[in-house]
Amino acid sequence: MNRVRFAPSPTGHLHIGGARTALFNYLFAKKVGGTFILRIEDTDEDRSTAESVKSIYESMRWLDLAWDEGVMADGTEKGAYGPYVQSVREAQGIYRKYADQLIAEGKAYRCYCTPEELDEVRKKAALEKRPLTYGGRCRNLTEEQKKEFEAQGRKSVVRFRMPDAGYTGWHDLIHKDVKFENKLLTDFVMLKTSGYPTYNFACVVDDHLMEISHVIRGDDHISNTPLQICLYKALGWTMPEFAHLSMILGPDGTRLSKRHGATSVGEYHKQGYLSETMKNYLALLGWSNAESQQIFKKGELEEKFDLKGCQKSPAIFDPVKLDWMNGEYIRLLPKNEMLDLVMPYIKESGLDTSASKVPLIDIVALEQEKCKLLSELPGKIEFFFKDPVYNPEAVEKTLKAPEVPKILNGIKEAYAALPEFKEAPIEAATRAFAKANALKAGQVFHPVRVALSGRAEGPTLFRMIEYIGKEESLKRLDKALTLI
RNA sequence: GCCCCCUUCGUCUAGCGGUUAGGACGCUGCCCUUUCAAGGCAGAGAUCACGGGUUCGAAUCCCGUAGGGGGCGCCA
Repeated sequence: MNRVRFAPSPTGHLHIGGARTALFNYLFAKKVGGTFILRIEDTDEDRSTAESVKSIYESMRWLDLAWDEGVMADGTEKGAYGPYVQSVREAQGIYRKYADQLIAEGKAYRCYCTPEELDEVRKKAALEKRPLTYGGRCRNLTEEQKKEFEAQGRKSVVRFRMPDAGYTGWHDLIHKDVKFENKLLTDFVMLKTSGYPTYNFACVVDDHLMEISHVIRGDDHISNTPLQICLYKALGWTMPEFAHLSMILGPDGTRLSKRHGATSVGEYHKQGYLSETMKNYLALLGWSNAESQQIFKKGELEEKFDLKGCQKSPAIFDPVKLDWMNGEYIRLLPKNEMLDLVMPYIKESGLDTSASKVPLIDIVALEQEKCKLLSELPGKIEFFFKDPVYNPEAVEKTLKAPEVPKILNGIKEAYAALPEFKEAPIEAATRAFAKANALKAGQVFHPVRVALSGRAEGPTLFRMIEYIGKEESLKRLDKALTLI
């Protein structure tokens, strides 16, 4: 049975990198018919917050990355391997039990070093230009020594006793064979003085207990993997397969961070990206199929995803390509879905569309194909609902020509005389006017557009005029004449 | 400093010993067009990081070097 997990630590919003990891785990599970598990790794007592958990759930839901096991949005747990929150598991003594077992077997030991003392060890190691391996100062304490430390009021952590010689390696599903020399690895902390487990320990215990078959995570965890493998061996457990995903970097080639703009999934949502875009784009960051396919229809990624297509080298996040892709997805949207999705942005813009006689869905559809972001739409259609803001450049360029007053007056008369103010008759009347006055079509169209909308670019002209309406159009033509 | 990982157009990538090194974003030009987009077509853009091997033949295999990234916490 294939079981994978996404195990975020709730110390902030879901980031792009985390979302990509979650997505790849999800896609892998879908592809092989496995189980996708969400586990909350809140063993950082200082930084974990309930709001972060909530925010992560929200982002996962927005991205439609449904998990089969774990804590559900309503707070209940689903699955037979729970609890799925590490702080809850800690309270049940799960980690302590295995730590005690390893201590009893001599594979782990209590260490009484203070943070200050460890600092000295690190400084010394740096000074002597040798790797920091902690050195196992407390590895072989006698009972008397332990009692003395305890009498001094020292607190202890539990450290894992690393093998002194040999190598620890594995066959990574993405990186192939990776190995580390044991003597260079440190006796890492398993339990903190607080009794809480550290990441490396909790992760192994839970992955084993939850019967995780494939650990798919960022390659910033490669150096943790040998430590974890040693733990699997010490506990006599079979280890899962490992697949380490390459990192996502910012446009300048450094690790993606706030300096590069939006980094959390929630921010992209707010800016007007579709969740389908995010999934598709993120999937292509470090993964591809043999056809270099760019756009994937709903459900297609789930079918085509394969760890074999994963890239070893880091990928730079390209906001320009993201925008292109979002435009592609927006154009694919049915009119009604577009309206639903863009509604929150219209509301937020403060645009009052209630007085319009034309259904909003039709006006939105007029500019849908031109949006790269949902948030751009309100600005594109606002002149339908309120007085146009005349763009000075457009006014200068197209309304200042000598023949314009004559044109706008003539068009006004022509429109006033129209019995039916619809796209086709408006176009006919406009073209007839141009012809009658020996003007090129464009010579008339452009000033009319600017006069009615205030700008040089916009929707298809005669439909636009129809939607503005007869009365309002005549009013705006008058207004425009005063600007010349 | 030590350890590990990585290296094909500006960017995301295909490639798995013999290709005119393919696609996508972006860029340039043309077409379409009332505008802006979209779309169509064409084009520029990669001596496959560099240096050695192996081989009849290397982007593809091996070894070095350089550059980039990650890790070296009682953070995950």
